[in-house]
Amino acid sequence: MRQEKRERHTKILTALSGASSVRVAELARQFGVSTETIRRDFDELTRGGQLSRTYGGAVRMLDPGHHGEVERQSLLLAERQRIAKATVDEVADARILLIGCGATAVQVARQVAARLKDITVVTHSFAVAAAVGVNHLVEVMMIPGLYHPAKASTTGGHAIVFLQSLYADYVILGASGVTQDGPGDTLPEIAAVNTAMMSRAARCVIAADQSKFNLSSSTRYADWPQVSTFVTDAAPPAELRKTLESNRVKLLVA
Amino acid sequence: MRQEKRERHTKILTALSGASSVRVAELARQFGVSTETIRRDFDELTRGGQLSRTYGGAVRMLDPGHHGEVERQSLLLAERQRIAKATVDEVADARILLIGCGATAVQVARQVAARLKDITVVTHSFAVAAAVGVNHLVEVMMIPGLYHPAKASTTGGHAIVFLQSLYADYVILGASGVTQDGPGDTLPEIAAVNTAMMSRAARCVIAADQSKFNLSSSTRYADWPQVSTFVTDAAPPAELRKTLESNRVKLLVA
DNA sequence: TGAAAATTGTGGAAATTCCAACAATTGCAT
DNA sequence: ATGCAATTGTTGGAATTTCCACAATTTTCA
Repeated sequence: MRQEKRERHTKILTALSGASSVRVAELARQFGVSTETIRRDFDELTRGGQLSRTYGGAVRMLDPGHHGEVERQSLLLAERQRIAKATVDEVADARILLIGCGATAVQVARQVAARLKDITVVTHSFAVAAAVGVNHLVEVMMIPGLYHPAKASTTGGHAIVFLQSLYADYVILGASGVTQDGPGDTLPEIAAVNTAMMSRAARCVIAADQSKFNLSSSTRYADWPQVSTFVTDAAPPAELRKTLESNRVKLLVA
Repeated sequence: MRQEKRERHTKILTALSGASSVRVAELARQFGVSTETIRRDFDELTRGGQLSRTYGGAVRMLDPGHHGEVERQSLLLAERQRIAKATVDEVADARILLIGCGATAVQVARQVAARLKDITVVTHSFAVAAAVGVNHLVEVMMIPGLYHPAKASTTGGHAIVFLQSLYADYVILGASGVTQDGPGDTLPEIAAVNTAMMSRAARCVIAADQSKFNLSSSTRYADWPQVSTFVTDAAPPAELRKTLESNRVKLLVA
């Protein structure tokens, strides 16, 4: 009965898709074969790259393709990562950190998770919370509010009221547009939360790539005097740079 | 040095994101602690839903929405959908609706998005918020709190305090176990939020499939007298049914 | 500061797994 | 039918893990 082996193999794989791990003894009992047989099955499937052994059992092989997360975040990813690294350098001494929403903020969150510890991150972005959450040495506090589907973050009165009652060392915000008037967001609801965040942090770091320079179709959520640091990936236009200087905003080009 | 434990925990999780499995002895050697300590770490992380044990080691917990779980969920998907439909029928007149977390709750959320309007949904689950959020006629309110990676939902004191200040017509909760004592959840943090939710709603609907019957390895978050309706997909065992009756819990078998 | 609680280490017995060599069985081709 | 190759079972000892109770240490808090 050569067929029985194949059958066992598929049964093993099936069992493995229902549970995160299986045990030699368990399967031997279940299939009515000896543990050695199961062991040999495992060896074979391991050679075939379908599973990987553990002491006493086996687990599903992790897809070599899905290994690192699929970064389909377009060409700007490298720039955003550079910006994020520089941003986190800037706030490395924080104990309480406010982070806004947006693609850049998520990159910052990844950096925070990878490099910081003993810190509390407060955010209204689902993506940021999830990104920081992988590090269990970092406490992630979610801000309440109305769910905003387009941004997957919370907004509105509850969010703002909640923010009134806390303090942070830094706030890190992205922007959908950066002009001489200040950073802004296309969505007024988000802008309002950003403003509230800024009022609760000792220092404010704005992170935005060069594509945001002089995009004004947005609601300004802060004035430059309130901003401590502006992190970007290319030298800003002359007028903008001048404005930053005159408002004593620290400029970081990553 | 209490910090060292948390540090170990994250290191374990980190190691687990790089490899499909880790071993007790290996980590003990690597961290310079005894195997018993690692074992205890595993126990704790298991309780927290972060990993699952194997003989001699541990593997990453299949988080909801991931590969293996998807397959197992698809087996129960039809049942969950039936349960969800019946549940939403039951609460169709709600204006403010509390929804908990878990796979069943997400199905309920989908039904709510598909069929209800002019209603406010309050939840602490990211997945539920996202599911309901597709319908722009439904307001989704997110509960604040500490982010719980395993469940992708918020927990802790902030969540509970927030709940104290609101009122809802119904609360819909899933359960990881349903016994004669009442519904329960494996994670104490989640159970605490569920309890808080129940105290704020006029009526309480518990939705759980038959696989949850008489699973007691969990923290009970409510007593039957507090429950208005129990929705499931098969007739419960006799004793459980009797308990429901004597507590005047409406039983719906979808 | 002192007591209670939490964390970690230790030691030994019991259970489990691993490994390798060998025997038994089965399928299949000649 | 015979023989070969593949598959599976068995066995025994070595290695590993688990479990439990208890001690040592550290942390917390009144």
